[in-house]
Amino acid sequence: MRPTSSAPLQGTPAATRAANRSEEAPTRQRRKEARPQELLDAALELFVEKGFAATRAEEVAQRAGVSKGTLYLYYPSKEELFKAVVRQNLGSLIAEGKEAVAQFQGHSGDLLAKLMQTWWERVGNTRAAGIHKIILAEVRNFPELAQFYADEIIVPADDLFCSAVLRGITRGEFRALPLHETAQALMAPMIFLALHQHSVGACPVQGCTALDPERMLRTHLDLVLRGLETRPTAGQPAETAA
Amino acid sequence: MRPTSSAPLQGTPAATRAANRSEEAPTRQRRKEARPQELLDAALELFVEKGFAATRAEEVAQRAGVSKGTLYLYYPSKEELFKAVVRQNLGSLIAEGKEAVAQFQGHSGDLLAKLMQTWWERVGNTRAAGIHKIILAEVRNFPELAQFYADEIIVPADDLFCSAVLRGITRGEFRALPLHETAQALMAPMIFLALHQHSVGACPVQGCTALDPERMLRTHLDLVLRGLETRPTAGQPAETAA
Amino acid sequence: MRPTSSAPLQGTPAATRAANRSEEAPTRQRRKEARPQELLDAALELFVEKGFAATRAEEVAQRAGVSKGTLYLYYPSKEELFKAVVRQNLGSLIAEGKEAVAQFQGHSGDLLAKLMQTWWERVGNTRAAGIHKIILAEVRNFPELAQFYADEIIVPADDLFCSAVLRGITRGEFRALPLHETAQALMAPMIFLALHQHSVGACPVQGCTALDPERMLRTHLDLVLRGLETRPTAGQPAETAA
Amino acid sequence: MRPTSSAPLQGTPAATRAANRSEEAPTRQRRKEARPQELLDAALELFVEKGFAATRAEEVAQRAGVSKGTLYLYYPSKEELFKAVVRQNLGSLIAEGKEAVAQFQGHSGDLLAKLMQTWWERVGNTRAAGIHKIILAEVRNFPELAQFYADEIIVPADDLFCSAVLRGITRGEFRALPLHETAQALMAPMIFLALHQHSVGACPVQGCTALDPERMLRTHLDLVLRGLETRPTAGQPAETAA
DNA sequence: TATGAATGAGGATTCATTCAT
DNA sequence: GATGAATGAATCCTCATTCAT
Repeated sequence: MRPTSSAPLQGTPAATRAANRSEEAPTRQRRKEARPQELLDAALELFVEKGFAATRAEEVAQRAGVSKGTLYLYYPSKEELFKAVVRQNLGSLIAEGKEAVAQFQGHSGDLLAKLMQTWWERVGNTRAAGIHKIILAEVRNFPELAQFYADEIIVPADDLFCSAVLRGITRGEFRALPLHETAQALMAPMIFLALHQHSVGACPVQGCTALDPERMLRTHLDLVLRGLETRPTAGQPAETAA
Repeated sequence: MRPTSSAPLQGTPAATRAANRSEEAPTRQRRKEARPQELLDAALELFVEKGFAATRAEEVAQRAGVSKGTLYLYYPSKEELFKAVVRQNLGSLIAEGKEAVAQFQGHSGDLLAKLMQTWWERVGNTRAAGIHKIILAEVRNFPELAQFYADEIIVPADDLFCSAVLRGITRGEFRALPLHETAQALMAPMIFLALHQHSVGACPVQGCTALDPERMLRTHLDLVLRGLETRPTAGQPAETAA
Repeated sequence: MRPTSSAPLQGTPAATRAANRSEEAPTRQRRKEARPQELLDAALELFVEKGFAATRAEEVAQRAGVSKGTLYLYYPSKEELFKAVVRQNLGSLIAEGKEAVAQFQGHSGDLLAKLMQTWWERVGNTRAAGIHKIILAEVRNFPELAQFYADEIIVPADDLFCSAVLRGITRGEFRALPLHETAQALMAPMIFLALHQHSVGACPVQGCTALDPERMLRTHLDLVLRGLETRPTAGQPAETAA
Repeated sequence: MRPTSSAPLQGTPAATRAANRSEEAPTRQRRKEARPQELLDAALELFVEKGFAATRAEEVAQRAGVSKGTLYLYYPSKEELFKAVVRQNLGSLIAEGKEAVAQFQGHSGDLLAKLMQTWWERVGNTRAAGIHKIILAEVRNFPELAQFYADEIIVPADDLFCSAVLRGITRGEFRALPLHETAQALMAPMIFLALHQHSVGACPVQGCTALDPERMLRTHLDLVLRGLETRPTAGQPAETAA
């Protein structure tokens, strides 16, 4: 089992038992064990495509190949389903990131670069990036999701990046910059790009030239990482990236 | 205060406001003229707050102080209402921007700075910024809106910024950079910030430190404008902002 | 003034006064006097085209070139407007028919033929025929109209035809047939044809061969009139047209 | 009584009816199978009574003893529901008629008489006859229904009758008459009668003597069938029924 | 467990009628 | 008289969720 698919998903005893078996389960059994994952996959796809409110529970079930009722067997409500999707796709990554920061040896610039690249590969360049779109658009209509997301994603992610920046500052590799603003500055353009690709960028509209993500990313990385540097030289000193 | 955006009214009999004016126009008449603006204001507020799909037509009417039916007297559908909101809040600004570019005398960096500051004052720092959120989140569910927005906003806005960048390059003030990507790079962080303020930033969540927009903007402007410069000096030369 | 346009139309003082004038009225005055007629014309057209319930009051007003409010100035409700339309288009004709029967000299077969031809020219072949469609379709939804129509049209029309048939029988020109059934048998095919022309016959549907009304009528007349004859000869006796 | 037309139920729990059956099929299942028929029955009743546009979907559901939502589970729109009603009540009959014509042995006059009597028993004298009223009155407002009805009813029905008439002519039993007009002449009075019974005839109006359908029909049949005959004898020959 | 039938609150839009000007 | 702005009841259809089987 991949670490990313770990998520215990409350209300899903199937997953739990799955751990105790290896191979021998009959097909039907295996299907049953795979259910939660299939549902999460279907849900991610649809949520990202249409948003949370506009996604019909039945459609999720259908795409996962089960009946409407079955969906509710695994997740007590659409909202809980969404939370599970978030946890699986973003939560696990943050955990990994924490690990990475803790064990990392080397220059903090490389650490940040690694974190950001990982994010891009595992989220930004993935359907999972669409979760940001959903949150952005719908938190205000679902206050409970707002708190959930703040607690489980925003705060931990911010912590993660701040800790990396702080590490750099502490080790004298980065200028002393405001942590939160810097973290934000690092991620904003990446997220924005991801966002774009899941909205207007995904629409078959005429007359809009598409963007080249890779190119933009390279530029951005180059820019901000350089901005972070403590430049002993420097004509116009610091303050840059805050 | 612009006269059109006045009335907060709510079921207020016409007579009430009529008294405040020296104008002798018949009350009914004045109301009629004010309606569209009142409706647009209410609609902007609600659309930004809840999104397009989640905003009920009746609620817009109510907030504008009229009945459901009246809304449909002025706008034939929720979709058209939304378009009107977009045109008023973004369309007009782009037109102004075109004018500004055409008449501008001076360094292109200042031109860009002016454009961006104007955008921030009139859109980014305004409810109107929420329109981006709506588009981002809902275009895929409303294909007609997608095309409308591409035609009336994205393309013109892109043109506008590209023309300013091109001006700088032509006049030797900017490095030769890819136009679209640069335009995007200029706006992305600003838009992202605006976006954020209308979503998670607007939620009463515990544990999230709010961002300081002004500070972020200053940094961003400083950063990108410097990145655009042709630095004849420069240890590490160009390529930076592309 | 044509006798058919006589209808006093309650609630229409304009018409009343109109009688007292000859020519001198200024344009505006004349318009005012023409209003009721213009409204009735517009109403007939639309009612016939779309039915009673599906016709919007505003559309009637528009087609008559006045505002919605004005319509209600002349007719207190859509229902009253409809009644006025019926009276003008069918009521007057029945009155004329009564007159015709009373004064007719000659064979009753010719009298019937004349009545039926007049009906066809003045109703069946006219938009007015559509009124039957409306009644047929909507009386059950508008009980008040049902009674109105029975009182002002059905009963008088039935009386009219029965009286003509009775005249024939009394004068020994027709066989002794049941009056009502005969009257019905006389009119049914004509009305059905008229009906058809205002519904499926008016639809731009592919694959339906249109009917030739004149031809059908001729046949029908020939048929039923012969059936009414007292045939002193006769192999297979009477009973035919009852 | 056909089992399908049974249930008048109204919110009746499944258990009630289940008790009456010896069948052991699970209650839910049986209900599911019965639903479409119950809905069609309710729909036919209401459509005939009030017309298509004036019938509320919810009312149909109610009369079938289910909720609004359930109706839409079986028929995706009111229009489709109507089509289903038409197909069941008229479409099937036409198919049967085709069969009858194909297999019939004997005089074509008898064939026609049989067709018409069947129509009267299964449609004309039934609620189903009201469908004609609906079509007559509302096709112009529902163009899609117009085409549907032309394709699935008018054309096939016309074909059916024309083929019977043609059979008679070919076999020398009927005079050579124009097919379409003859078919029309055959059916028109019957349909008109049926129409009448579903409109004015169904209204509790005072002063209107009701018609005796059976009597009218007998007369009509006698009339037209005789009119079709090739009478080698005949004083005034043909032309009669065209 | 799994199913899918059933529910009913919810929301966009229409239109007869009123009434201030 | 005339106008047309305003109203709000009415109706179609959707979809999250429940629950009998």
